[in-house]
Amino acid sequence: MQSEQSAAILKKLKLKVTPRRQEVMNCLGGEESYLSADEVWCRIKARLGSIGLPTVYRILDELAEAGVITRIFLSDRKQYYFLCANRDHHHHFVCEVCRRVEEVEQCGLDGFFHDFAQRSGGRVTSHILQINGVCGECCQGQGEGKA
Amino acid sequence: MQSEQSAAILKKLKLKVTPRRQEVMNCLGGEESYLSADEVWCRIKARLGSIGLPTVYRILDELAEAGVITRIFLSDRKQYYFLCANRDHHHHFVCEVCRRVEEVEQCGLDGFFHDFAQRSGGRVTSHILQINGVCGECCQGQGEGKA
DNA sequence: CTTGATGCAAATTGTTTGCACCGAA
DNA sequence: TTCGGTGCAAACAATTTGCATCAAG
Repeated sequence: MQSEQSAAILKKLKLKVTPRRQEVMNCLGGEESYLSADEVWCRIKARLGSIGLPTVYRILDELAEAGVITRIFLSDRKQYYFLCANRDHHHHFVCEVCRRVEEVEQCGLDGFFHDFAQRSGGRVTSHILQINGVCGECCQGQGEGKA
Repeated sequence: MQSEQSAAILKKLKLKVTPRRQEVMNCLGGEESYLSADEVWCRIKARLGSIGLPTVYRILDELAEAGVITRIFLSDRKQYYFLCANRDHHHHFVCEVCRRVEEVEQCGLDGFFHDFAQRSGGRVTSHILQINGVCGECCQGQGEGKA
Protein backbone atom coordinates (compact mmCIF):
# COMPACT_ATOMS: atom_id res chain seq x y z
CA MET A 1 0.00 0.00 0.00
CA GLN A 2 1.35 3.39 -1.02
CA SER A 3 1.69 6.06 1.58
CA GLU A 4 -0.69 8.35 -0.33
CA GLN A 5 -3.32 5.66 -0.25
CA SER A 6 -3.03 5.13 3.47
CA ALA A 7 -2.95 8.87 4.06
CA ALA A 8 -6.15 9.29 2.09
CA ILE A 9 -7.89 6.56 4.03
CA LEU A 10 -6.80 8.02 7.34
CA LYS A 11 -7.96 11.49 6.34
CA LYS A 12 -11.33 10.18 5.37
CA LEU A 13 -11.61 8.65 8.82
CA LYS A 14 -10.59 11.93 10.42
CA LEU A 15 -7.55 10.31 11.93
CA LYS A 16 -4.22 12.03 11.95
CA VAL A 17 -1.77 10.79 9.39
CA THR A 18 1.09 9.41 11.43
CA PRO A 19 3.99 7.15 10.50
CA ARG A 20 2.75 4.45 12.88
CA ARG A 21 -0.68 4.26 11.31
CA GLN A 22 0.71 4.26 7.83
CA GLU A 23 3.19 1.59 8.69
CA VAL A 24 0.49 -0.66 10.15
CA MET A 25 -1.61 -0.31 7.01
CA ASN A 26 1.40 -0.81 4.86
CA CYS A 27 2.28 -3.96 6.74
CA LEU A 28 -1.16 -5.53 6.43
CA GLY A 29 -1.40 -4.41 2.83
CA GLY A 30 1.76 -6.32 2.00
CA GLU A 31 0.53 -9.60 3.43
CA GLU A 32 -1.53 -12.26 1.80
CA SER A 33 -2.50 -13.51 5.19
CA TYR A 34 -3.97 -12.36 8.44
CA LEU A 35 -1.68 -11.26 11.23
CA SER A 36 -2.02 -10.97 14.96
CA ALA A 37 -1.30 -7.73 16.77
CA ASP A 38 2.12 -8.81 17.89
CA GLU A 39 3.02 -10.14 14.46
CA VAL A 40 2.27 -6.70 13.06
CA TRP A 41 4.27 -5.22 15.89
CA CYS A 42 7.32 -7.37 15.15
CA ARG A 43 7.25 -6.53 11.48
CA ILE A 44 7.01 -2.79 11.80
CA LYS A 45 9.06 -1.95 14.85
CA ALA A 46 12.30 -2.38 12.96
CA ARG A 47 11.30 0.09 10.29
CA LEU A 48 9.93 2.61 12.77
CA GLY A 49 12.76 2.47 15.24
CA SER A 50 10.25 1.65 17.92
CA ILE A 51 6.55 1.41 18.55
CA GLY A 52 4.64 0.22 21.56
CA LEU A 53 2.42 -2.82 21.41
CA PRO A 54 -0.55 -0.89 22.85
CA THR A 55 -0.26 1.54 19.98
CA VAL A 56 -0.49 -1.33 17.52
CA TYR A 57 -3.61 -2.55 19.29
CA ARG A 58 -5.12 0.90 19.21
CA ILE A 59 -4.47 1.35 15.53
CA LEU A 60 -5.73 -2.09 14.58
CA ASP A 61 -8.86 -1.49 16.57
CA GLU A 62 -9.54 1.86 14.93
CA LEU A 63 -9.06 0.42 11.49
CA ALA A 64 -11.23 -2.59 12.25
CA GLU A 65 -13.99 -0.40 13.67
CA ALA A 66 -13.85 1.73 10.56
CA GLY A 67 -14.10 -1.35 8.39
CA VAL A 68 -10.75 -0.79 6.73
CA ILE A 69 -9.46 -4.12 7.98
CA THR A 70 -11.23 -7.31 8.99
CA ARG A 71 -10.94 -9.08 12.30
CA ILE A 72 -10.63 -12.82 12.08
CA PHE A 73 -11.50 -15.03 15.01
CA LEU A 74 -9.81 -18.34 15.35
CA SER A 75 -10.05 -20.91 18.08
CA ASP A 76 -7.08 -19.65 19.99
CA ARG A 77 -8.32 -16.61 21.71
CA LYS A 78 -6.31 -14.10 19.75
CA GLN A 79 -7.61 -11.64 17.25
CA TYR A 80 -6.17 -11.55 13.79
CA TYR A 81 -6.41 -8.82 11.24
CA PHE A 82 -6.60 -8.84 7.52
CA LEU A 83 -6.65 -6.04 5.02
CA CYS A 84 -8.60 -6.55 1.88
CA ALA A 85 -9.37 -3.97 -0.69
CA ASN A 86 -12.71 -5.51 -1.50
CA ARG A 87 -15.38 -3.49 0.25
CA ASP A 88 -18.31 -5.60 -0.88
CA HIS A 89 -19.95 -8.38 0.99
CA HIS A 90 -17.72 -11.40 0.81
CA HIS A 91 -16.03 -14.03 2.89
CA HIS A 92 -12.68 -15.60 3.40
CA PHE A 93 -11.12 -18.90 2.75
CA VAL A 94 -8.26 -19.41 5.15
CA CYS A 95 -5.58 -21.91 4.24
CA GLU A 96 -4.54 -23.94 7.24
CA VAL A 97 -1.11 -24.58 5.84
CA CYS A 98 0.18 -21.29 4.47
CA ARG A 99 -2.39 -19.14 6.30
CA ARG A 100 -3.10 -17.31 3.10
CA VAL A 101 -6.53 -15.76 2.83
CA GLU A 102 -8.51 -15.93 -0.39
CA GLU A 103 -11.62 -13.98 -0.95
CA VAL A 104 -14.83 -15.76 -1.65
CA GLU A 105 -17.50 -13.86 -3.51
CA GLN A 106 -21.19 -14.53 -3.23
CA CYS A 107 -21.61 -17.19 -0.63
CA GLY A 108 -25.12 -17.96 -1.75
CA LEU A 109 -26.43 -17.33 1.70
CA ASP A 110 -28.39 -14.18 1.03
CA GLY A 111 -31.26 -16.05 -0.53
CA PHE A 112 -31.13 -18.51 2.27
CA PHE A 113 -31.35 -15.74 4.85
CA HIS A 114 -34.28 -14.23 3.07
CA ASP A 115 -36.20 -17.48 3.25
CA PHE A 116 -35.17 -17.96 6.83
CA ALA A 117 -36.49 -14.55 7.80
CA GLN A 118 -39.76 -15.23 6.00
CA ARG A 119 -40.33 -18.51 7.74
CA SER A 120 -39.31 -17.53 11.26
CA GLY A 121 -40.56 -13.96 11.28
CA GLY A 122 -37.13 -12.95 12.52
CA ARG A 123 -34.46 -10.85 10.95
CA VAL A 124 -30.85 -11.60 10.11
CA THR A 125 -28.52 -8.75 10.92
CA SER A 126 -25.14 -10.27 10.25
CA HIS A 127 -23.33 -13.48 9.72
CA ILE A 128 -19.89 -14.85 10.23
CA LEU A 129 -18.63 -17.22 7.63
CA GLN A 130 -15.12 -18.43 7.50
CA ILE A 131 -14.04 -21.34 5.42
CA ASN A 132 -11.00 -23.29 6.54
CA GLY A 133 -9.09 -25.63 4.36
CA VAL A 134 -5.98 -26.17 2.34
CA CYS A 135 -5.43 -24.09 -0.74
CA GLY A 136 -4.61 -25.44 -4.15
CA GLU A 137 -0.88 -24.85 -3.90
CA CYS A 138 -0.48 -26.32 -0.44
CA CYS A 139 -2.62 -29.25 -1.46
CA GLN A 140 -0.09 -30.16 -4.13
CA GLY A 141 2.78 -29.92 -1.73
CA GLN A 142 1.31 -32.32 0.76
CA GLY A 143 -1.24 -35.14 0.93
CA GLU A 144 -3.07 -34.29 -2.22
CA GLY A 145 -4.48 -37.76 -2.48
CA LYS A 146 -7.07 -36.80 0.07
CA ALA A 147 -8.59 -34.04 -1.99
CA MET B 1 -31.18 -33.52 30.65
CA GLN B 2 -31.78 -36.59 32.83
CA SER B 3 -28.98 -37.86 34.99
CA GLU B 4 -29.04 -41.25 33.24
CA GLN B 5 -28.51 -39.51 29.92
CA SER B 6 -25.56 -37.52 31.13
CA ALA B 7 -24.14 -40.59 32.86
CA ALA B 8 -24.38 -42.56 29.64
CA ILE B 9 -22.65 -39.85 27.66
CA LEU B 10 -19.87 -39.61 30.21
CA LYS B 11 -19.37 -43.35 30.27
CA LYS B 12 -19.12 -43.45 26.53
CA LEU B 13 -16.38 -40.86 26.77
CA LYS B 14 -14.62 -42.89 29.44
CA LEU B 15 -14.99 -40.08 31.90
CA LYS B 16 -15.98 -40.73 35.46
CA VAL B 17 -19.55 -39.94 36.31
CA THR B 18 -19.34 -37.18 38.86
CA PRO B 19 -21.96 -34.77 40.19
CA ARG B 20 -20.02 -31.81 38.81
CA ARG B 21 -19.97 -33.12 35.28
CA GLN B 22 -23.59 -34.10 35.38
CA GLU B 23 -24.58 -30.74 36.74
CA VAL B 24 -22.72 -28.91 33.98
CA MET B 25 -24.45 -30.98 31.33
CA ASN B 26 -27.75 -30.58 33.06
CA CYS B 27 -27.28 -26.84 33.17
CA LEU B 28 -26.48 -26.48 29.47
CA GLY B 29 -29.22 -28.92 28.58
CA GLY B 30 -31.78 -26.74 30.33
CA GLU B 31 -30.82 -23.60 28.43
CA GLU B 32 -32.08 -22.38 25.12
CA SER B 33 -29.01 -20.24 24.81
CA TYR B 34 -25.27 -20.40 24.98
CA LEU B 35 -23.55 -19.70 28.25
CA SER B 36 -20.07 -18.61 29.24
CA ALA B 37 -18.01 -20.60 31.70
CA ASP B 38 -18.76 -18.30 34.57
CA GLU B 39 -22.45 -18.23 33.77
CA VAL B 40 -22.48 -21.99 34.04
CA TRP B 41 -20.52 -21.68 37.24
CA CYS B 42 -23.01 -19.27 38.81
CA ARG B 43 -25.95 -21.46 37.92
CA ILE B 44 -24.61 -24.69 39.29
CA LYS B 45 -22.63 -23.71 42.34
CA ALA B 46 -25.76 -23.22 44.37
CA ARG B 47 -27.03 -26.71 43.67
CA LEU B 48 -23.66 -28.33 44.25
CA GLY B 49 -22.76 -26.53 47.42
CA SER B 50 -19.57 -25.41 45.75
CA ILE B 51 -17.51 -25.93 42.66
CA GLY B 52 -14.37 -24.20 41.46
CA LEU B 53 -14.32 -22.16 38.30
CA PRO B 54 -11.31 -24.09 36.93
CA THR B 55 -13.32 -27.26 37.25
CA VAL B 56 -16.07 -25.74 35.15
CA TYR B 57 -13.51 -24.81 32.53
CA ARG B 58 -12.07 -28.29 32.56
CA ILE B 59 -15.43 -29.93 32.16
CA LEU B 60 -16.58 -27.59 29.41
CA ASP B 61 -13.37 -28.17 27.57
CA GLU B 62 -13.65 -31.95 27.79
CA LEU B 63 -17.20 -31.88 26.55
CA ALA B 64 -16.39 -29.51 23.74
CA GLU B 65 -13.42 -31.61 22.63
CA ALA B 66 -15.63 -34.65 22.64
CA GLY B 67 -18.19 -32.83 20.53
CA VAL B 68 -20.92 -33.07 23.13
CA ILE B 69 -21.23 -29.33 23.31
CA THR B 70 -20.41 -26.58 20.85
CA ARG B 71 -18.11 -23.65 21.42
CA ILE B 72 -19.38 -20.35 20.17
CA PHE B 73 -17.03 -17.50 19.44
CA LEU B 74 -18.26 -13.99 19.71
CA SER B 75 -16.44 -10.73 19.36
CA ASP B 76 -15.72 -10.39 23.04
CA ARG B 77 -12.89 -12.71 23.78
CA LYS B 78 -14.89 -15.14 25.83
CA GLN B 79 -15.89 -18.62 24.87
CA TYR B 80 -19.49 -19.64 25.05
CA TYR B 81 -20.89 -23.11 25.12
CA PHE B 82 -24.05 -24.56 23.79
CA LEU B 83 -25.50 -28.02 24.07
CA CYS B 84 -27.51 -29.28 21.18
CA ALA B 85 -28.80 -32.75 20.70
CA ASN B 86 -28.44 -32.55 16.94
CA ARG B 87 -25.29 -34.35 15.94
CA ASP B 88 -25.57 -33.65 12.22
CA HIS B 89 -23.95 -30.89 10.30
CA HIS B 90 -25.83 -27.74 11.01
CA HIS B 91 -25.42 -24.16 12.12
CA HIS B 92 -26.80 -21.73 14.60
CA PHE B 93 -28.89 -18.66 14.46
CA VAL B 94 -28.16 -16.56 17.51
CA CYS B 95 -30.74 -14.02 18.60
CA GLU B 96 -29.11 -10.78 19.65
CA VAL B 97 -31.95 -9.89 21.96
CA CYS B 98 -32.84 -13.02 23.91
CA ARG B 99 -29.59 -14.86 23.09
CA ARG B 100 -31.57 -17.91 22.17
CA VAL B 101 -29.95 -20.25 19.70
CA GLU B 102 -31.94 -21.86 16.92
CA GLU B 103 -30.60 -24.59 14.77
CA VAL B 104 -30.30 -24.07 11.07
CA GLU B 105 -30.32 -27.14 8.91
CA GLN B 106 -28.71 -27.35 5.51
CA CYS B 107 -27.01 -24.07 4.92
CA GLY B 108 -26.67 -24.71 1.23
CA LEU B 109 -22.94 -24.30 1.44
CA ASP B 110 -21.91 -27.85 0.74
CA GLY B 111 -22.51 -27.54 -2.97
CA PHE B 112 -20.74 -24.24 -2.92
CA PHE B 113 -17.72 -25.79 -1.24
CA HIS B 114 -17.65 -28.56 -3.76
CA ASP B 115 -17.48 -26.08 -6.61
CA PHE B 116 -14.92 -24.03 -4.82
CA ALA B 117 -12.67 -27.03 -4.31
CA GLN B 118 -13.02 -27.97 -7.97
CA ARG B 119 -12.07 -24.54 -9.19
CA SER B 120 -9.21 -23.81 -6.84
CA GLY B 121 -7.77 -27.28 -6.52
CA GLY B 122 -7.88 -26.83 -2.77
CA ARG B 123 -9.85 -28.61 -0.14
CA VAL B 124 -12.30 -27.34 2.44
CA THR B 125 -11.83 -28.94 5.83
CA SER B 126 -14.24 -26.97 7.97
CA HIS B 127 -16.27 -23.86 8.09
CA ILE B 128 -17.63 -21.58 10.72
CA LEU B 129 -21.03 -20.14 10.10
CA GLN B 130 -22.94 -18.24 12.65
CA ILE B 131 -25.96 -16.19 11.82
CA ASN B 132 -26.79 -13.28 14.04
CA GLY B 133 -30.10 -11.55 14.13
CA VAL B 134 -33.32 -11.07 16.01
CA CYS B 135 -35.67 -13.98 16.33
CA GLY B 136 -39.36 -13.90 15.46
CA GLU B 137 -40.55 -13.37 19.00
CA CYS B 138 -38.10 -10.64 19.86
CA CYS B 139 -38.84 -8.97 16.54
CA GLN B 140 -42.45 -8.55 17.54
CA GLY B 141 -41.52 -7.04 20.87
CA GLN B 142 -39.33 -4.35 19.41
CA GLY B 143 -38.79 -2.44 16.17
CA GLU B 144 -40.43 -4.91 13.86
CA GLY B 145 -40.89 -2.29 11.20
CA LYS B 146 -37.32 -2.79 10.16
CA ALA B 147 -37.75 -6.42 9.24
C1' DC C 1 -1.22 26.26 20.02
C1' DT C 2 -4.51 22.42 20.66
C1' DT C 3 -6.05 18.19 20.45
C1' DG C 4 -5.26 13.82 19.23
C1' DA C 5 -1.31 10.20 19.13
C1' DT C 6 2.02 7.51 21.62
C1' DG C 7 5.03 5.18 25.17
C1' DC C 8 5.38 2.95 29.27
C1' DA C 9 3.89 0.62 33.18
C1' DA C 10 0.36 -1.24 35.42
C1' DA C 11 -4.29 -3.15 35.54
C1' DT C 12 -7.86 -6.32 33.67
C1' DT C 13 -9.86 -10.37 32.21
C1' DG C 14 -10.62 -14.83 30.62
C1' DT C 15 -8.42 -19.02 31.04
C1' DT C 16 -4.87 -22.48 32.44
C1' DT C 17 -1.65 -24.92 35.53
C1' DG C 18 0.58 -27.05 39.66
C1' DC C 19 -0.06 -29.64 43.28
C1' DA C 20 -2.17 -31.74 47.25
C1' DC C 21 -6.30 -34.10 48.53
C1' DC C 22 -10.59 -36.64 47.64
C1' DG C 23 -13.80 -39.88 45.75
C1' DA C 24 -15.66 -42.94 41.76
C1' DA C 25 -14.66 -47.35 39.90
C1' DT D 1 -6.83 -49.31 46.28
C1' DT D 2 -5.91 -46.61 42.25
C1' DC D 3 -6.35 -43.19 39.08
C1' DG D 4 -8.78 -39.66 37.60
C1' DG D 5 -11.37 -35.53 39.49
C1' DT D 6 -11.39 -31.24 42.06
C1' DG D 7 -10.17 -27.07 44.88
C1' DC D 8 -7.29 -23.42 45.61
C1' DA D 9 -3.84 -20.26 44.63
C1' DA D 10 -0.89 -18.75 41.48
C1' DA D 11 0.51 -18.29 36.70
C1' DC D 12 -0.50 -16.80 31.99
C1' DA D 13 -1.43 -14.40 27.82
C1' DA D 14 -3.87 -11.23 25.22
C1' DT D 15 -5.58 -6.92 25.52
C1' DT D 16 -6.73 -2.44 27.70
C1' DT D 17 -6.13 1.75 30.46
C1' DG D 18 -4.05 5.86 32.89
C1' DC D 19 -1.33 9.35 32.45
C1' DA D 20 2.47 12.16 31.07
C1' DT D 21 4.70 13.63 26.83
C1' DC D 22 4.95 14.54 21.91
C1' DA D 23 3.75 15.87 17.39
C1' DA D 24 0.20 16.57 13.38
C1' DG D 25 -2.94 19.96 11.88
